[in-house]
Amino acid sequence: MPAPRRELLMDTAEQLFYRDGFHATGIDRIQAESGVAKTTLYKHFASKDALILAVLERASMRVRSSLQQQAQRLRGKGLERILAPFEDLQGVCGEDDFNGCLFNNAAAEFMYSNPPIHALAREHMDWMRQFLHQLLEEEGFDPQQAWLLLPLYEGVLTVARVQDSEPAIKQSLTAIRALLQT
Amino acid sequence: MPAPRRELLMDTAEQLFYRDGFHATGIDRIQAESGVAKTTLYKHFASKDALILAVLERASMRVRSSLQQQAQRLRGKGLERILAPFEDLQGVCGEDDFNGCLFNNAAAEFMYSNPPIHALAREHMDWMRQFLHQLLEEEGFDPQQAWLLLPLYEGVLTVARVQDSEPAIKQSLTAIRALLQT
DNA sequence: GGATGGGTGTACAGATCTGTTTCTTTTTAT
DNA sequence: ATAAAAAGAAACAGATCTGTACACCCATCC
Repeated sequence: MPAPRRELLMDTAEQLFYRDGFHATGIDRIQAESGVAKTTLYKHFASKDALILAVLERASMRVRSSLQQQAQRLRGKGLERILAPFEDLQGVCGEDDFNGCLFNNAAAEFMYSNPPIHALAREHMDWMRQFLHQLLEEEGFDPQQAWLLLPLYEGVLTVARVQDSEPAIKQSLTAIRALLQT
Repeated sequence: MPAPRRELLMDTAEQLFYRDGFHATGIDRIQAESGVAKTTLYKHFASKDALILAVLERASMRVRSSLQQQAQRLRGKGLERILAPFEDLQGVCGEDDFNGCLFNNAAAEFMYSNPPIHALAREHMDWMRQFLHQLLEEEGFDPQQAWLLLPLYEGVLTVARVQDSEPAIKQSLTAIRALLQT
């Protein structure tokens, strides 16, 4: 099996886009870091924008299937099933090169300058909210609470960039417990 | 009173940095939009980094004094005093060129590439958390809830970039009410 | 045993970005 | 009124960025 150039490019690009940002990461850097020739990059992706879109789309699908798998495992477990994504935040925030939520970072950088990219970020968040909505519904909680859980989830990722994530996660977990069990 | 060039530059820069991002906003654009000559810009600010720092510092002070003034007005009003900053989010999220939280955007773009800017964003968040901590304490609530309120506040700003802010704010307000009144 | 397709390497075009230089003009203070 | 300070205009240096052109390598397949 030959080295899958396309995947390697997307891996490198995703890491750099996430860590350093989209505008700050040049094509040359992705080329140098991945070791793939620039010609090859432009044979696989029509432009930097196309690469960004491909990276975000793949990342979104990865997150979705991971969350869905976990939700599958915890089906019927009530509160535990709702809390699971928040418990995972501990690990996410502790990762090397952690830099918040990739989709929020993309939304911020391309809010008004690149509608397709911004739309992709919005779609990811939409999916997240609907996912939480369904989870809450299936476990017998008020599904409208998805409108609280989503900001809280994103807020923890956001605050953990500049502060200790541990107390934020801890307070969020106990708050969710208190709110849903009434 | 002559047009204060320095303030005009910072006004223009802040608007562009906020709307389009820091890396995406060039000096030339700030120059053109403000009408101030580039020579003058570099007479007031040693570099783009220095301009960014000045803009963030000024914005942080503006936010702080605004929140403190409001807190002063609502002294002793209990829950209402805690909720006030969250109620203001309605207006903030509806503004033209709204793009989340300026300090989080800065933290994301400069997380690993520019420690001074990242530190300034961290200091702003630190202040916010301590401010909420003090508010909670003064009104007789558990001050540790600041570790919940801060992510929630930032999360609403973050989610409102790609979704309707109204239900997020509404759910947050009722959640805070429910959590603190126990 | 060539043709084909994917990959490499390098140089380059053209745009843009930060920051500087030089010179002129306007404003302000004494 | 005149000196000094502030601002303006425009060109430019040097770096970097996206994207392309061109020549070459090398495996696989027919």
